Amino acid sequence: MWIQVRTFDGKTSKQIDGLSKLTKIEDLQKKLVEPFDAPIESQRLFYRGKQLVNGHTLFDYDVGLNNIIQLMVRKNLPQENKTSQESGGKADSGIASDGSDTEQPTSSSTSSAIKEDESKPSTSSLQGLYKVGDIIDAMDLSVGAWFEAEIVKVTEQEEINNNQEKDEDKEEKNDSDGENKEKVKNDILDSKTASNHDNTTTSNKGESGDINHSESGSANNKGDGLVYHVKFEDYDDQGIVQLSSDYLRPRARTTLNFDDISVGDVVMANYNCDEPNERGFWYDVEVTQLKSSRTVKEIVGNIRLAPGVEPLTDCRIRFTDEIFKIEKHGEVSCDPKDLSAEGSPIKRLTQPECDRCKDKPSRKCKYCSCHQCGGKEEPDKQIMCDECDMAYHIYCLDPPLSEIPDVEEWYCPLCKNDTSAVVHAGERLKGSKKKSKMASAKSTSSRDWGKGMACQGRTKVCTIVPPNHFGSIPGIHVGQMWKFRVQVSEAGVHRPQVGGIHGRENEGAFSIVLSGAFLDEKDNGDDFTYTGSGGRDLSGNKRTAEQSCDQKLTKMNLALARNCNAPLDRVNGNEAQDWRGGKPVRVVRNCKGRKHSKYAPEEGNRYDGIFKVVKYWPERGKSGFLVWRYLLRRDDPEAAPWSKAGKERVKKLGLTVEYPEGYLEAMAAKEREKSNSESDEEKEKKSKGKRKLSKEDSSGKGSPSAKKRKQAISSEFKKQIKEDVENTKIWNDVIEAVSGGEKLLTAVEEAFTCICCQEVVYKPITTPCKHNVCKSCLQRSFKADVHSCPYCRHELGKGFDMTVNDSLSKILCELFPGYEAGR
DNA sequence: CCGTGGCTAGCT
DNA sequence: AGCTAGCCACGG
Repeated sequence: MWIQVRTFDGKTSKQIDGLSKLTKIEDLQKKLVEPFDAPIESQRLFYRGKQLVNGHTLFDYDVGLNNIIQLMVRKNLPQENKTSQESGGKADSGIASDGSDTEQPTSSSTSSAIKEDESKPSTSSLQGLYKVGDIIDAMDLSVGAWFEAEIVKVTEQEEINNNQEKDEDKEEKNDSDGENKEKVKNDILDSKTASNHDNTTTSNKGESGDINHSESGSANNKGDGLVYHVKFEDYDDQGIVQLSSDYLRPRARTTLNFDDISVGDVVMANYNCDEPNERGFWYDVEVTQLKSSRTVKEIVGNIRLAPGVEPLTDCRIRFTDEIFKIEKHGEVSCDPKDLSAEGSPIKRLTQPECDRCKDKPSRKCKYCSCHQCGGKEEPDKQIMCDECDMAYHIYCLDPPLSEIPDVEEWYCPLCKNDTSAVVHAGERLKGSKKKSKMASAKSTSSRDWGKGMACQGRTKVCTIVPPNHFGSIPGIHVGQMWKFRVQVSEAGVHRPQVGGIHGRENEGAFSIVLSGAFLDEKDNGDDFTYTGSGGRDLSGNKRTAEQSCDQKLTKMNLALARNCNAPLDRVNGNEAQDWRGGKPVRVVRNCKGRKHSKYAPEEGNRYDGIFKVVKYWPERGKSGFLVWRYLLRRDDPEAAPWSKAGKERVKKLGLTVEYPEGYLEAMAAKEREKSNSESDEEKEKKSKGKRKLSKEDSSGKGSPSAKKRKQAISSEFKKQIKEDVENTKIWNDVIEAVSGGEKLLTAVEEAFTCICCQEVVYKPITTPCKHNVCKSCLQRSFKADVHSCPYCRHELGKGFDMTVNDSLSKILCELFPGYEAGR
């Protein structure tokens, strides 16, 4: 298996090969040291809002093929000015420090001045930049974002033993069994805030704050030298975080007009690192670009993240009318009294706590409110499950409770039964019920798995047609090929990853795969016999077995029989008079059938088009047991891949076996690995053998390591293109792209994507300015009284003649059969 | 090389 | 939730 690892700033992304599902996090980290130049201690890995913790496997975190793991590399914080003299000297000599004043609320001169004052013993009341009760903004060091907070205490030194930590110590000592579990939980909560993935658990700020504090202890010792104990607003938790004045500043109160912002300014804006289109946290942003038109205002900038983390560059700020000025200490008041005189301080909007209901009070939500009724009323009568964190009205429970029970831990009905899933120290992350039932969890076998494609699971789902769709799939060509069954499933051609027939008992069969399992089947290309499934005893965790009983006309066998255009006969089968009238079946041939059929593809799986069931009947198979047989016959307008016309078409469209994304790279890496680990002698032997092999490769037959061959455009197709006189230039670009190695279909899709609907232009109108738009899209524009080209705003005029470009339309319909479906 | 068994995702 | 279906790679 391979995955992608991306740095937090999105700048570097690397494919990591040679993983299995059982690869441990620590082993993954080892593989990251070199490519990211990041020692293990500096790595923090996140996936789906969870921090990946040593001891667990990729499978535990549901990391799948080609998924993206985020890597945060913690750099050492830059060395601080060691003495106040040094910083004072700098200020005196008038040399500006690197950091501009706007980003650091404390200018170095003030801070040194205060330090000097302080050096005289003055313990009674600490004189710092802020005082207890001040309303400020404070940074959560794990995220680098600013949150509304209040100062509750000021001390000279960090207080190591605050109550919370004491409590935790106790817990850990008393409950050694729960220790690890708790640790994992804490880590995850921490990462949730840190990676900004989590939308709901903001209430755990206290805990994460503690961790921040311990992680960045050194960062706390600068600023004005005092330690501020800060309570974040909006957090139910009583967690107090200790911060230096560097991470505090007066509460933001001035919203900036777009016109008052210029490039180079540092302002505070809302941004969501994971979902840039969603609301997120409040960060400092260095504005790098401003775009303004009548309709759009765009701000692009570099987001400053946690200390020591590289900023995120070129981020588009979505909420451009909520830009705040960064207030400097001393220029404005932090006193709550003054602030209330100014009018209540502006409350900034952050991400809604609940992503499902967006915190709308009127909306019922079973995820942030009562999991039973969804109601938000009477929060004081809601009790939270200590396992799943879902809330329940005490009166919604069965049986209802009259009051909140006075117990240490409470589990909801859904979690309570499931004691088997409770995590014990050092065990799996979360005993998901499904996983606990899987063989790997129970059996003692230590079999590694997940390196290959057998058990990967899909990475995409076909949504252009429903799963019970009969007939061809828009955009899928006869002759299209995939290396693995899982890809055939992703394409929507044959959805089960395993299993020969896809269908429903009452509806019929949608697709089948011929994989040559039955030797007594006949394959003549345009028609073939097919055998039903079942009749095997698969007990004892077997995958396949000799036939040991009769097949029945149920399930998939029944489904396929229903495709036949004849009344159902469950005993004798039946034959269609008008066979073409039956329901269409998509047929895929697998290369395994090659032993017995010359129509099977050489490699992988090939879509051969639509077939119909001519007849079906029960028969004694080779095994002596009853099997159901089906006769299928081809009924597809597109030429069969083995016919002359079909072969030409395959060539023209450049159809070759498709591999999963990253597969070829992973295979190449594997090869390299192999040859590296071999001794020189062996290497030489192998390379001799390989040289031979590679000759075969270059002669063409789709070996995975073979390079993509350049595709020639057939003269017939060139002729067709020529007819589309209005788009000569675009077609020339396409030809160039194809000769540069791009696939024809991809190139055409790119060149003829409608700017309005972002799909291949349907019923294309070619404008005088030589742009192509869907007729319906252009009509919509005209309806809205906009009579210009959607691309370039060239005025077309109200009476513009919308004649479809037939030559182009014809070509596109041929290249993308069925693409008009649903338009 | 080939028997065996890890899995996923479909339907029921 | 359980059953079904091979896929395809692990490992002897």
